[in-house]
Amino acid sequence: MPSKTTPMFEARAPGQSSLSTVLGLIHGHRAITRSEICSITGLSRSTVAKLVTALVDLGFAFETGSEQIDRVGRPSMGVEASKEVLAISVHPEVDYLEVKAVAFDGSIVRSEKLLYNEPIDTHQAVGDMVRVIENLVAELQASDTSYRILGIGVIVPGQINSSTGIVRQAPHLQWYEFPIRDLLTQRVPMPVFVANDASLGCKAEMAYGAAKGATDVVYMHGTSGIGGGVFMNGTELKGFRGYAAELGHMRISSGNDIDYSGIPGTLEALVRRDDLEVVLGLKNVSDEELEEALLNNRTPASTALARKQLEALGIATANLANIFNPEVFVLAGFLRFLYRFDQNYFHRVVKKHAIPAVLEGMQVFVNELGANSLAIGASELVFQEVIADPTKYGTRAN
Amino acid sequence: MPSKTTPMFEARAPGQSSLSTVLGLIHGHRAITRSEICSITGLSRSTVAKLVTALVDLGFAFETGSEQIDRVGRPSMGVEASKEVLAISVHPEVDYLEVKAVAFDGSIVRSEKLLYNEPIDTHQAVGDMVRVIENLVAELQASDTSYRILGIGVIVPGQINSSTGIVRQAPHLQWYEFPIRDLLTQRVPMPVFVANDASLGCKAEMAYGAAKGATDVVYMHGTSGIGGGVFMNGTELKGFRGYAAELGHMRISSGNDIDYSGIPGTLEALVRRDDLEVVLGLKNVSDEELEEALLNNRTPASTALARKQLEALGIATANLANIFNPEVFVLAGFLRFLYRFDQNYFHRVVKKHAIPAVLEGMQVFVNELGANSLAIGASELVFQEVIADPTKYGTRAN
DNA sequence: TCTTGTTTGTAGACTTGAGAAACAAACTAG
DNA sequence: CTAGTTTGTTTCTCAAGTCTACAAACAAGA
Repeated sequence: MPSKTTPMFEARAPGQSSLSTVLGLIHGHRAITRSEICSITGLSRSTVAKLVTALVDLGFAFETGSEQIDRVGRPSMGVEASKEVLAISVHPEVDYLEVKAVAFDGSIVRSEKLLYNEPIDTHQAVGDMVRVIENLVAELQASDTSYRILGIGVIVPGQINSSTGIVRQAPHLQWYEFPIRDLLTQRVPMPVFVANDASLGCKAEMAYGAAKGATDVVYMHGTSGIGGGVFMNGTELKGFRGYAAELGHMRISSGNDIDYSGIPGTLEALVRRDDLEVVLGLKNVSDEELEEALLNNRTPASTALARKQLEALGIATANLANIFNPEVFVLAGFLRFLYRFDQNYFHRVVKKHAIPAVLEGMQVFVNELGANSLAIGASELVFQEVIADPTKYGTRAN
Repeated sequence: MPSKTTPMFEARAPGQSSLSTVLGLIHGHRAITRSEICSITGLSRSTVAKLVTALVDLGFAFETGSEQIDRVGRPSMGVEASKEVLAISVHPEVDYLEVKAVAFDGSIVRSEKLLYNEPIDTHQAVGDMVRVIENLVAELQASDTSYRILGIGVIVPGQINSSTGIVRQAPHLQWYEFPIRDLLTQRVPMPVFVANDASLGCKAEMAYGAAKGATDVVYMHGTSGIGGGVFMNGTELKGFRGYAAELGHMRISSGNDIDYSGIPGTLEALVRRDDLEVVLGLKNVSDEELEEALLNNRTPASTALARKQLEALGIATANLANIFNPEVFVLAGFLRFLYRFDQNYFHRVVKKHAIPAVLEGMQVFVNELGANSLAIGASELVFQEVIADPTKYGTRAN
């Protein structure tokens, strides 16, 4: 047996510290009581007291008077996530750039949007991002509240290597091999994280939306293409290099239509938002308008197309159910109203193509969170890092 | 690309005690030195010393003299996994029942096989298992070595709910809703674990075989049907109810051929061992014979069929690559020689249907472990449990 | 052979995270 | 106003692991 040493181990303390656990709970619940922390974590009252005061000292939480009523016994003290600890979300799209400031308790503190008439190149994109971020930061620092901004989360509609922070390809933006993280880090004095839009949408729905409380979730997001996010056992499916969950490129038919990546017979080639617009006589309309038209102006042609797309979506869903056996399946973007067009038909298709056992207890939902979903997901990139090492990001280095 | 460190088995789950971590390392490496444990875990020499002596006291390991040569400095002491701590693997198949005793160091200590001429029902199956196990145990206890048998791992070619230990369906054995774990537990005084054969094969290949050191692995096993096992980030993909990784039922074509579960156009319906036997004029031959015939007696008909199957397999592989972005892809069972029939063709198909990024660095291997692969995987079910709580299963309750 | 430098094992003091017990505080229900 | 319940607080203790100093075992060179 070759007993070759494999050095360079991520040198972190063995095990998750309780400080992180408790901070994660406070962040997840936004507001929680000490006794709830005790019962959830199994820690003793004494330790919880120590940890909570430590987190308050670090500026991540504050204690509130007891709010509980109508219960026997001394009321437990409330702990709430700080509203002054912030993350900034940056969301570049084809026709706009949106930047938001998200607080540690999940609330949106500030929001700015820059509209574009024509596509912009990567160079201009970075410039705009920096400018808008700096504006926002200046605005926040000028306010009465003493905000602390801990990092930036960038939402990219495309393929990301999350460890290097390079956008491999974002076809709609025409970005290829674009090292967005490093370019931003050079010009903004904060840690920057980059992730795929669908992955962030999934994260947000799991934290505060349709998949709340679920640990095994498959999320599909339909915009121009179809993106996916998968969480299994509470952790994100990232794969070896971080490109996992490319669900839109799953081949489900022998057809020859190709998708954005030139692959034939895929889900993305069969379920297309553009086709829905065309059959309804629309062009470049918002999701709201498209939903309205699809659901309320049913024609034989639109019904036939929607059915065809629902069948493909159903087969894909069944495949993913067989593969992942998820607890919750979330449909977002235009898949949301494609599903609503004929839920029963969709479920019949799924049932036909999936093993009965994997459908037991599986629930299909549409996304619940609206416009702020991605921003919250992006803030989560930053906050999860903070939660993993609270002392590093706290006010008192101690 | 320099490979990252290989924590072998789940090196550090939250709340994982260092005792478990070190025991996992010893088990995974079979033999290791104290200083290697230090550098891998990041623990100090003093702690490692304490932990190792504790594990020796518990009977899981023994220390050997230093074997290292040609290196400056005091040689480090070796630690080896015990050869007396055993798990029993039980493998029922259509035409046989195989029971083996696997030691904590991965070696096979005993092996018994019962042949069947005709299929047996569940009742008889349990009876036979108990009988063979009891025989084996008696034999072991009669030997000079003082073996300690810690548990039983059952390998089932079908769908398992691993938490309840119920076989949902094993079509080839004709088992349906069969509570095998509870029935065995009632009659054998040891903890019993049940798992799917492909899952165990994957586990074994990751521990000692083709996927050694990899953390993100997709494994496909072709017997009568096609089973799958997936490990992501070092942990098994189980899904909500434990039915994940049913890879054979993935629909990849619009065809109408149905598979064992009645689902049309699936991988399992397109890639069939039976069809290969037929085209080669064989019937009920072993894998070795089929491999020999397929690779060496190539006819136009067999080539056409193999190509057709390879194309389906390639599409499925590409889908799974898009979904999981694995580091290693392992093909086992008859897929092993189907792949070898024309590797280049297979890779061309994969390349055509996968996103380029997910293929970067992805390696396709055939299984390396032979006959003992599943037994080792089954022993792992028991040993992982032991590793999770060493004091519970040690000789000295302390 | 002896010395030097390197790496590892060992023993004891120290640090830190967390639990246990005892008591005080704040509530409900009579 | 009392009894019972639940939570906060304080102090003591334990256990896991680190740190330091020193001894032991090796290679390489003088």
